[in-house]
Amino acid sequence: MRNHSLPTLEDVAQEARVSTATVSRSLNSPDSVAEKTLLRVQAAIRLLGYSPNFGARALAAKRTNTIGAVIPTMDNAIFARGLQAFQETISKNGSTLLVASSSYRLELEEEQIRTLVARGADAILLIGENRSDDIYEFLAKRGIPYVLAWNYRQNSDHCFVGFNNHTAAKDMAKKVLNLGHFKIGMISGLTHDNDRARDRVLGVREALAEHDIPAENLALIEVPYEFEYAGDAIEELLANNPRPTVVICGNDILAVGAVKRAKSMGLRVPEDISITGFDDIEVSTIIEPELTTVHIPHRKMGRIAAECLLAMRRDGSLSPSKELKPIIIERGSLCEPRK
Amino acid sequence: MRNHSLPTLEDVAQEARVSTATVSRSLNSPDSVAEKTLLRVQAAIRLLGYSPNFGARALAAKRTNTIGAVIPTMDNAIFARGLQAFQETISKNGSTLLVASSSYRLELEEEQIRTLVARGADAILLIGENRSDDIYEFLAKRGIPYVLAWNYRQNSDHCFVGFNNHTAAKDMAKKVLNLGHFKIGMISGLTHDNDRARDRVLGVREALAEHDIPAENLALIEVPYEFEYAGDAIEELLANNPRPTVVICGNDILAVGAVKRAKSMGLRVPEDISITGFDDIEVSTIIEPELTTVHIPHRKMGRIAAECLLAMRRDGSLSPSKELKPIIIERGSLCEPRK
DNA sequence: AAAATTAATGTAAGCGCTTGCAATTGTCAA
DNA sequence: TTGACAATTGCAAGCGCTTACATTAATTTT
Repeated sequence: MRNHSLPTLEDVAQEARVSTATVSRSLNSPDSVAEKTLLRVQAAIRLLGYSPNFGARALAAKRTNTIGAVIPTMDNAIFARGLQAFQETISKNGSTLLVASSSYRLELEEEQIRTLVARGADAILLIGENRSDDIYEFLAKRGIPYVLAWNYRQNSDHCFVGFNNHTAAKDMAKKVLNLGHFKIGMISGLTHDNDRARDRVLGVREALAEHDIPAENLALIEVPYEFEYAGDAIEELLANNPRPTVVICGNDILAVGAVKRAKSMGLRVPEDISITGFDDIEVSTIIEPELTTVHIPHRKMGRIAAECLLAMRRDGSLSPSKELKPIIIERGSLCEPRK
Repeated sequence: MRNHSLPTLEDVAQEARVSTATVSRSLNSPDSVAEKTLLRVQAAIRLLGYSPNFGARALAAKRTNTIGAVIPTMDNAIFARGLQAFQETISKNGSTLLVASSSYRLELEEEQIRTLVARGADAILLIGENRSDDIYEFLAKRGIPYVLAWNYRQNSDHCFVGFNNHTAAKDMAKKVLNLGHFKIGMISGLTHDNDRARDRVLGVREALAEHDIPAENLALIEVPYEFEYAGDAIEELLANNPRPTVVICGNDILAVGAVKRAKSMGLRVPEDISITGFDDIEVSTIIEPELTTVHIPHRKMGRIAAECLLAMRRDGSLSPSKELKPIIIERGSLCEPRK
């Protein structure tokens, strides 16, 4: 079935009556080849249906034009959207995307990173900061530039392209508190191995502290990233006495699950219970009431991350971090607590 | 910054006091190497932090263990979910995934396919059947196995892993007609360049014909894959006289958009207007009422597609197509028409 | 018109790995 | 002990491309 005799550079050279070097140059730096030679070469390429051998190219040129990304999962709007933009950008730049997903598991992520590097990725996109130093050393030793997205930290040796989860969550919590809520529930994603989720919890805690609200007033439940779990969680929260008047959720999926369950329990959102989200993905406007949530510019983040990575690969230097500013979108799921 | 002197096979060989051939064999067929030699080699590898050069390997071995996928977009639950399962499966098999997205554009897809092949993908996942013969010829000539997913056709030379969009849509339409609807609206995704969308429309048409309902009773609008467009579309459909009693949507996103708009127009779903979806993605249970829709086992499809591709690459033969059976999930968005 | 530049091409040495084949070592029956 | 055979290992020829350097052709300068 296979035809193992694809045309090579040499065949093209022969057909065009030039040396292989000239063909190579016609491909990689056409400006350095005389017009008519170039035309002849291109004709030969077309005639033979030639396309360069990737391995040979990578071997000789020491670069693959391949950029890797390791994300927790593709099956999740927030990464999918950002990744799509990331891909569009690097594709426009003539590179291709190699993806792997870690299923939110640290050891799997490490393995995937090593695999991507072994596969020739010459730059890598990672989500968040939370991983062993070994990996950062490994990347440094191999001279592979990387960007940490979906998070942002000042004065770091890493290049972050993302937002400050801590302050974003804190801002949302402040808005909640200013409305008069003081008995708070929170449903967070699993914080183990997840710096973003962790920072969001910390942000909420800090807001409470600044408002002199005792830490016991915050009832926190962690659940996996699935809206059914959030349903169970809110049921549990609402069983508390006194019952919280608002539930701050670590992301929109959890918020949606919480809203659904609250409604099916016969509560009105937000009159009886306010619920807030985080991310501003599509579902937040599908649920009723629409979610008051923190808007994250995922596409923009993906695009910028790609640009940083491309720049770092090109210049061999560390690109400065880029901070994106989340903004709170007020829709209908948050209001003042009932008297 | 970069350290350009990574250890090579030769360094390892020297360290372990064996030939490069033996090191290579220790890596690729450890059984053919004596126990103690193997141990020595592995120690050397660890000591030096060696990891094989991808390009060299690909060049010498003529395979990359890389599988490509070209999907319309990653930013869409139906592909994201299937792709995630696809990735998990090939990853488990020691291959990595190279992805590209075509933004639903045929000419871009062609370019992406060629790029992936040039990048060394040794098998490819494609969505649907709708593309020029040139590409199929190109893949055949290069001996690259491929699977067409998200669609299924009998007696084809291609390996399909998917479902029959035509009959799935027809089944849904039959259910609608059996309920007594005879003035039908339909909102379809863009059918240009999209065989799945087209087949769904044809399925609905065929159901009408079999129920002896004149074709004029079907009002069809095509819109891009965004729920706002579906909102505008349903508004237009509802302005017809007589007004349809049901709107069949080509996918869940459109159905959600339609439901939202209908409700905001003051109509009750399904009492005043029934609306059906297709795909059964997460949003179909988030909207209220929950969607009556066609369930597609996306994860299963992704996994099976990966298995077929791996088998084809391994055996060098064409794998038989696999048909998945969609089932209609009845939830709350479809009921009998009002008298 | 010859010399000095500059532009275009060719030559050939790798890049790091795999693998067919040859050489070596070890094992076992006779 | 020896020869036959199997199990290991080494040798070395590529795999198809890039690129530093050398060479030749085309332009410009004086």
